[in-house]
Amino acid sequence: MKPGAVHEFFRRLAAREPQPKTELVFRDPFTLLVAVVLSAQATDASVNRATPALFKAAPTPRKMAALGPEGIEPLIKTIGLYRTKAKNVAKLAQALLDNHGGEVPHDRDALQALQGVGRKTASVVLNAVWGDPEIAVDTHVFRVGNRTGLAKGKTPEEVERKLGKVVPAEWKRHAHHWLILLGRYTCLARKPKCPECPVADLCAFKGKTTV
DNA sequence: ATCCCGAGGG
DNA sequence: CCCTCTGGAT
Repeated sequence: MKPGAVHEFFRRLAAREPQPKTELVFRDPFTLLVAVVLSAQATDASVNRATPALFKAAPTPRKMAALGPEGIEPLIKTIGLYRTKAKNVAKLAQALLDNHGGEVPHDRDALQALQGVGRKTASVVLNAVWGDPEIAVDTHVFRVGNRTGLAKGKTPEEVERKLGKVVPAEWKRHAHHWLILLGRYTCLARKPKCPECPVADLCAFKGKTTV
């Protein structure tokens, strides 16, 4: 996709929903990090429903670690994968205490060393907390990037690197979420709704059937 | 490649 | 009822 088209692509997404309602609202790095870990393979709605109770009981790494997996589980039962996630979050909180003075590290490798934190989660946190230029690549962003021609790549790392180069700096804060929304509601995996897509005319896909 | 695991939608 | 879902670890 040509630079001019890329700019227009994001200009339209920005115009459609400047501040996405479904973005996670947490400011505090710790609660944001935990919320992002919990959101893996779960809908926004379940995370939003479950987290208030969890963060009331354990707003800090110290209290979260003290709660332990057994204490955390019942608070996040309505999220899928709750057993794994409770275990991860407890371990993660303990690691923050042991290795990072109870603070969320501003460092990709340190983040990814935490239990339950992979590349995508680390990128979301780096971007949301510190405004780093990372643009997280999940399944939606991967598909949209490849289909549209915005950022083609065989691996999420490649797609992320290309997005980092191509997305105008002014929009990096929200680019991840805009692409997710586009993928979730319009650029569907099985049957993309090209006729109602705001960037169809800029897209390389043109109603093909793969990727 | 497979498991985790409930919620929500078709 | 059957399928998918804003990953990560093994």
